Amino acid sequence: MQEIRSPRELARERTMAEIMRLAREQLASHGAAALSLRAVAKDLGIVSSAVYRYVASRDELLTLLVVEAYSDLGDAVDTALKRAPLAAEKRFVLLARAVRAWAIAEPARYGLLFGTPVPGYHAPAGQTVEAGTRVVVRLMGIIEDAWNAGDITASPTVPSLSPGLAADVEALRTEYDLNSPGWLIARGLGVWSALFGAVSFEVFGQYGPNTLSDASELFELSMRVLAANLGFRG
Amino acid sequence: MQEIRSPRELARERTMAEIMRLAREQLASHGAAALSLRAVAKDLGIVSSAVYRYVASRDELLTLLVVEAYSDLGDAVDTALKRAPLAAEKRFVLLARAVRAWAIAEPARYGLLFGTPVPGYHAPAGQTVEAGTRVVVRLMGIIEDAWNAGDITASPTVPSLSPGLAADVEALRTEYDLNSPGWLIARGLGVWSALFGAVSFEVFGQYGPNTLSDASELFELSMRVLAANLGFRG
DNA sequence: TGTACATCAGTGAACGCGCGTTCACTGATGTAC
DNA sequence: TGTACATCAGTGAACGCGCGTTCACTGATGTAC
Repeated sequence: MQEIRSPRELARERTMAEIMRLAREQLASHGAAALSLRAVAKDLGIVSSAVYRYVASRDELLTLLVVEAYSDLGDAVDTALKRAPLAAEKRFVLLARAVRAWAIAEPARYGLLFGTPVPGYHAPAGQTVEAGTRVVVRLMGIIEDAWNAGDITASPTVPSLSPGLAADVEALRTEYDLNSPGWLIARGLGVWSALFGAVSFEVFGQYGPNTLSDASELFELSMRVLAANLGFRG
Repeated sequence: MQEIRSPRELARERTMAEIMRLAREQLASHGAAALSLRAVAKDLGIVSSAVYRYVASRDELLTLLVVEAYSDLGDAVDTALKRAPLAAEKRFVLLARAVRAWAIAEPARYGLLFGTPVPGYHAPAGQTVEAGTRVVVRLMGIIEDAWNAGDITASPTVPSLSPGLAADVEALRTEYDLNSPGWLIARGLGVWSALFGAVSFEVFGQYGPNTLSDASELFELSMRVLAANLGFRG
């Protein structure tokens, strides 16, 4: 079943990879809103109309960048968890660190995924949802494993869910075949947004200038607090 | 000391207010990166060069929008806390709800403040920092009052701070004249970013389509969890 | 192996559009005597 | 109150620039016989 790729196909793949690389560079230097096919073509040393041999439109290129970024982030998280120890808290912290490290290394692509939506662009759900849910699926997996192993202490406070939220969470339990109780899944969603809030504040500079000399220390503390919110047993 | 404003001054103020209003509209419809002085001029029914009588450059207009947005958000929070009951947890939840409500009502302006930084634009610290810190100052005020009133239970877990973070927090204690212990201030910073993470996920659509039928219920739950992180006594 | 044809990457011109900013100007409004 | 002058909002042309997308084309590479 090994496809033999002709020289022409190989050249096409190389050019396509170059287009993506140059688009990522543009994203970093000028932002998603200013991503321009003409500029990509110029960087590639090609006439502007030629990029249409590779990409149908500017929006399609944006979608490719979104999917690629979600995939790279997902890969980074998967790699971090690959040889992870079994303790749930440790696994959660490894996941969180991987997200933060990727975001700091790739601020523009992180911003494309988790910042202000690009005006006038709507990611086609069919192509982006699967890649976009990899991190939260991993997070839920960690929670699920801990729950099934009996490593989660039910929190004494706030375990009850309002009816609408209970229904939403029930739908997630079915869709992802989860065994964890609703209150835990709901807390997982809250921890998910809190994790990305911490990363976004740091990457987008929201803490303000000169507030934190080493943001990683606050991040570590916050992640431990979030892990405690999930009731992970040491 | 009442300044008498001449008709000309009044007209100038009205025009300036119109420019801001139209700029806000453009922000909402096309995003910060696409904010254009020419388009503002056209909407105002004026020749493009005329806006330079009111605003020195596109960047200055962006700065005005940033400062105005921070101010409006700060006002919304202040209003919510004005007649607030004294219990710290309740005050925290009121603050959080005010942030969320403002963000949902003004997603474009929220994105300008808390989303991807506008490429090529750097807000001048002198003009934006004071307005930009109003919410966190309020949050710290709530924490401070609770601490001073003895309404905070020291958390049994994770109270120790790493050295760098301890120094950062000490600087904040001095600058804002805080009495609360370092671990509490650090947790306050974590709660701050978590709050905005929850709001950003909702406003930017990060929970994904069809995940939550009523995001406010998850928000309420998450805020109660965050309040518990601060050790507020019921 | 050689030839005829098909595929396809890249060209170059054009479409209609928008941008920030400068500059000399007009003409109405405001001010000082 | 009337006049001369200063202030200032708004004009219109221009600068040099960039954008996405279409279209007929050239010429090299690949394929079928």
